[in-house]
Amino acid sequence: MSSPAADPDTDPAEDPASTPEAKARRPRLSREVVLTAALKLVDAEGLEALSMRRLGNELGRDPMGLYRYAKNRADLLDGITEVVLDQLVIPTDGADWQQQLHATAHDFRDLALAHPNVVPLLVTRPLSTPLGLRPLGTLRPLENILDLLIRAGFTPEDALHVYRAYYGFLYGHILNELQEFVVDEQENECLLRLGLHRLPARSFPRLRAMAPVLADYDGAEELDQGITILLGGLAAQLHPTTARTPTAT
Amino acid sequence: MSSPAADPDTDPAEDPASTPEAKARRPRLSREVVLTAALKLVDAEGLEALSMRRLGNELGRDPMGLYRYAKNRADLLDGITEVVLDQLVIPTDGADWQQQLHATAHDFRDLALAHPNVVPLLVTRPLSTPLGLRPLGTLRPLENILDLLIRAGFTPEDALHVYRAYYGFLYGHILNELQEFVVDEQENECLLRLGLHRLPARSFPRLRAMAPVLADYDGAEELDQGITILLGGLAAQLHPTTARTPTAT
DNA sequence: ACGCCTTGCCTACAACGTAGACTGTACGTG
DNA sequence: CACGTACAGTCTACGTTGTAGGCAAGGCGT
Repeated sequence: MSSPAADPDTDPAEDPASTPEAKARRPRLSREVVLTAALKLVDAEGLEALSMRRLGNELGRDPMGLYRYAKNRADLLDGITEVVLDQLVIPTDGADWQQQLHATAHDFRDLALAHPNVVPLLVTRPLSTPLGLRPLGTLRPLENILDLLIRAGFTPEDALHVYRAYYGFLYGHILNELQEFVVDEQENECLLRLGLHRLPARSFPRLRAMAPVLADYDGAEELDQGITILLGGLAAQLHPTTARTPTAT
Repeated sequence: MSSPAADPDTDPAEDPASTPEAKARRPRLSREVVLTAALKLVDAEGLEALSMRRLGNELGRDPMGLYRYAKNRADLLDGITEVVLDQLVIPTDGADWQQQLHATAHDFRDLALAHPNVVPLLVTRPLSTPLGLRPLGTLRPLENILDLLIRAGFTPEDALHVYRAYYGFLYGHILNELQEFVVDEQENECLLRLGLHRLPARSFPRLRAMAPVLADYDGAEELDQGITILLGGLAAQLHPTTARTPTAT
């Protein structure tokens, strides 16, 4: 993590690049610098806070300058998703595929939890761009997982099926988990903490009764079980030629 | 290009409530009217097109008037998701739970395909509101599915697990399917249609080779298989007390 | 020396969300 | 009948947004 801008953190708002001192110190701009600054801002203050002007301010630059490195706001958003997804490494060696997919699922989850504000982008941006036109960084995971599966003995068609089920579940799980996230941590009265007290008891009995169970949610465990079931089922049904489901253990 | 005045209901844009004639014709406003108009607009032109001013224009009213029925733009978005989700009926009778979940999965999918532009809202809005404070219409599906599962013999804890896995997969599948949607239908050259020609062949061999398979995607089938595997696995693992997996009815 | 090209700053504009004050119509109450 | 109250709808205005276009300054090949 670089601290070149020496930000009096997130509050150089008072001093918008007017002093030449600040001007001298700031690093040369580049797409990467811009994008990571954007990511930092989104992580810290949410998607709403990310505007060209604000980001420019954060970098001590004129907002217009950013258009050299991202031709749009949309492009900027795409760039952010790319930066985040680049941090996801997917093994391409020939080890046990199920285990590898488990591992990357957890990696992905960690990534999502580390950047919860970016998750809406991850799931939303691809909806507005046809598959082939997406930023390459976004397609890397897809390519790598396909590769992994085909090496494991799946036909390309089956690999695609597995990928879809797997990635779909993964995305869905992340959304679910983030949705249930408890905002205010020290409120220990379950109903209150989740805001469930507001629900009419008559028409939401199940949900209200669920409060204590809802409160503790082991996301990793839940994700793991789901993936296990899914991959096991898929393997049994599609018979990859080489690798086998490790029957026990 | 259609003539702008083709449908006087949806295009009073030229004539912003100035003529008394138009004024007389327009129906009394209500939250529901506003929300369905908003939904219509989003369906037709996407989320970006939905602004207060634009919506007001569409309704032949002053934009400010809308704030009587939605106190925010955010509230308006929430309202839209509610309207859409209200169309999802979840059976609460005691029939076979797996079959019921299959059916509602397809209902949900149909709904999503009917309103693809709303899907980002469906997955995104809940992220910004703690569970208990969400619009009630949004929580109905959750409550109903829990009810269904508990009646089927699951303990509340297990019901929650099943719900999470099920709904997670469902959401994920929808996102996947919409992401792969092919924009331009009559282009029949696979690589071109998907835009894959742009990918560097060297670093994306799997994806490029996948073009013909990617092109035809039977979403319903894929969804069904996933759900089957998932529910089957969950049932085997959690043993609901009453209902059994029907080998045959 | 020149001219070019990249980089950055600035101004300007249309569109946005929304606060607040205002007008008109409907109606219960005297 | 007149009156006050309530509420639906309108208008104006402010601050903020994304971004087009023009202009200034520095590095570099010739």
